[in-house]
Amino acid sequence: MKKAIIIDGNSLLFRAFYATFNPSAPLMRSKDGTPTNAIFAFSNMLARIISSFKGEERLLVVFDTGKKTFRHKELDTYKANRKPIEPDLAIQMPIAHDLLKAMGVYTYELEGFEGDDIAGTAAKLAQKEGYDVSIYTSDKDFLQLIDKHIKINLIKKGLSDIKVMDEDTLYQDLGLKPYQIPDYKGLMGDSSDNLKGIPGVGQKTAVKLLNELDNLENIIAEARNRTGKIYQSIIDNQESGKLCKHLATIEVDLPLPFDIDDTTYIGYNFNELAEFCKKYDLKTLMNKISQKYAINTKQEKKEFKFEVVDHLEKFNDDTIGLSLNFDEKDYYDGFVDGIAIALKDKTYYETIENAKKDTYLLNVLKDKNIKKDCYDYKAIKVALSRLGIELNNCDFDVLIASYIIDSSLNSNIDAIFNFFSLSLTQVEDEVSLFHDSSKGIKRTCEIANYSLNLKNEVLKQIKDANLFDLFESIELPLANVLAKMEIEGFPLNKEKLLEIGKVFKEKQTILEQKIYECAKEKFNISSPKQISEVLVKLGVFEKDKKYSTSVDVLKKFVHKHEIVSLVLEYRKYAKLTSTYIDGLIVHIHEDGKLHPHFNQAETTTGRLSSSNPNLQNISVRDEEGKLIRKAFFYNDKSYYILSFDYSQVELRVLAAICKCQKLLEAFNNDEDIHALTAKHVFHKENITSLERRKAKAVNFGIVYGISDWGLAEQLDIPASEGKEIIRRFYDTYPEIKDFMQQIIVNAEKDGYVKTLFGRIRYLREIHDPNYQVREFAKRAATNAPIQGTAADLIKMAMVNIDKMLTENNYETKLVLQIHDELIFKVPKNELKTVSKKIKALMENVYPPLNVKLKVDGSYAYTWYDAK
DNA sequence: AAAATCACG
DNA sequence: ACGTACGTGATTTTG
Repeated sequence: MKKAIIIDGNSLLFRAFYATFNPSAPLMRSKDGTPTNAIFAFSNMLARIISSFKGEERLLVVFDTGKKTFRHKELDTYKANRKPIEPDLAIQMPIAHDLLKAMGVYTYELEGFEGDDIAGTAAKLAQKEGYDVSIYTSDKDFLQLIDKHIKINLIKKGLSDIKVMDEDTLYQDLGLKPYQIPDYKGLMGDSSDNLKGIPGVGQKTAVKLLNELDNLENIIAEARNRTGKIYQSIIDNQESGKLCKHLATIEVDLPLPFDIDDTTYIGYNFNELAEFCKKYDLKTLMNKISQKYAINTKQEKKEFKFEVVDHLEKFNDDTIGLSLNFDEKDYYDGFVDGIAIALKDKTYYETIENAKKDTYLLNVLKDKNIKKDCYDYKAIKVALSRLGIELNNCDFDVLIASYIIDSSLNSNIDAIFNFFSLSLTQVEDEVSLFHDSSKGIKRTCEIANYSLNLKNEVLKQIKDANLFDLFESIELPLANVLAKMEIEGFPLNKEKLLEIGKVFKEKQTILEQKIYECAKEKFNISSPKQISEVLVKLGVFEKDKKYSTSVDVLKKFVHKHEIVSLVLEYRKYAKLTSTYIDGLIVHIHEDGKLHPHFNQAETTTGRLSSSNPNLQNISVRDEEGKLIRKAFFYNDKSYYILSFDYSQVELRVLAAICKCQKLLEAFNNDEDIHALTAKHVFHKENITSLERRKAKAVNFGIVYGISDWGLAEQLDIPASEGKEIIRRFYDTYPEIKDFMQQIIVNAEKDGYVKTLFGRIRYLREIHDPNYQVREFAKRAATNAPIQGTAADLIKMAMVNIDKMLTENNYETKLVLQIHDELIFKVPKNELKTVSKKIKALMENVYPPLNVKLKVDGSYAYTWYDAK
């Protein structure tokens, strides 16, 4: 089917600007100081869209003129509360028009109308002419345009976070049909357009009314026959409602001076676009946009210089850039094609076979006096280790540097080099990386060369942001520690695991049969949709109501029918077998071990994550699930599994950061912290176990940015009681309340928050016009310094412990990190001495910290028993 | 590819 | 009136 793409230019530029707007860092600018961040992000998005074209696509970008529209004439306060456009964005609007011209994209704007109206008219016209229409926007008003062949690509936070909306997804999300969107807005109003709507009607009520009565006019007519506050408000404010609906309605029959065929995308003028890129210092755009759409190409491409050699000649550089031609996702046991070494003036590439024989190169890699600059040192070290090649002394890692600068970046190699204004040669897919080796080799050489040459500039950026200590003393040494952990691995006994799994599978099968009997039919129990249908049939769920079938919800229905608890039990065993038996077994290597990845540049807060497999979420809370841990042990009984965990680090960190006297005192005296909170919140000396449980929930919840409703939900108590408990909590620990308020003020002012060690988390959504998004950012703002500081602390401990173990030539090895817990492989003869030292290093990881850190430890042959 | 679910801290 | 606890990864179903 013929395709037409329509882009809401204003909306996308707006998003592009804020997605790349970093309040603490200087805005991206061209040499002459013109801001270009929105252009950069906008052009990336366009390049992506154009690169996906197969030919003959129609492409239209619509704009608002910025002048008054017919809507202003009908309501003079229309959009009157909009903040004036950011000057740095306003400057970029005309530049965007130049960009589109250079890219050969058809644009249209019309005085008196908004981009919405042009897009709406063009979309309906295109559909009539037999096109499949995709509209890109972040404006939810557009949802009314959805039709059989019109889809809305809603752009969310980042520009790459797109949700495709059609009739079905709209109904799932809002419970409405497309034509009801204006009615919906008429009822609810829209604060961003300064439309009042009908006071008293919110989303829930609006959807309910529309489901019953279809449209605003019917609702107004019916309101006269009904009593109640809402209906009175509808009658009183019907004119406002009708006006809002009218204003929210997108015009779909403007006269357009062009045909859809006129918008066919033919291509861009290479020289014109190249000139544009040069003028605005957009280095990467030319590489991102598919060359097949270049017209009049007279490109003078600077070839990247590198040489394939069979051995390395002697050199005197004290630093080299380094990169491997391998599958970076499967670096533990994937194929390695070759290695690139970047020197000051030239980059060399050797096949891995040659490298293995190149004793000079091998010594260079091993040499602790030669610094290595690279992208993802850990992956390179692990991959080389498997080939028997030793690597030492990482001095700069582009991946980690980018993560330190902004932990919200996606850890995708192309995206990260783009972030530093460099683009890598693209290989079509992973297979061709090796088949089409010339491109793969070139790309690998680029990575080595760029890593070496980026160092000074990026380190300056890191120092300017006061992040150098964190980078140099924590993250870089940690990469080496993590590499060693991944190389070492963690044992998992296949036979034992299968033996445990057999029991789970038997129970699962029995439950499956029982459930079918209960339901009197066979169905897929793993399908939430089908479960829901069955529960409706059995009268557990009310018809026509939407339910989640998650544990929290199902738990509330166990008394209604025996099937509910059977389903819950089935789910438990299904999870255990799929994720922890079958899921783990495929990751066991020939050495009888798992070699999980410890991702160092993944989380926004500074924590690590684990994958392939994830060993940070092995069951422990459920007694049967915990049995899985019996399969983790060393066959050689001269080794123990030794585990140390920080007790309540996050609460201690919170107490330390906000200098909360009562809490600090309690922690320093080893008091029961939940009981203490309970005593204060419930105002009594002798508390019940229920009261302690409630206090524990608040203690936890507070770290997450608690709400009365959230606490109530968690504890299954009325919201009013949750509210009261929180009030009492803040009365008890007033410093915590002050801290929470202050951190949000900081986040609003700076656009970021910091941990005790300066790690930054940006919260760009803190000014988002959407209430939910904004509130979420506030909770994240209070949580990040706490979770992040705890992460910093354990990372420091890991580095110190590794140093102690290495310097003393202990055989003990760090093998796992689970956020507040470290797990070691320890030979019996070292157990006593090493345990003592590890515990001390963990507890005294950062002596200036004004709270006592408590560490508990235990050891056993199996992981199950070491707890 | 996204949503739903559930395992962990 | 709004909507609702932070941070992850793996598996399964579904559009």
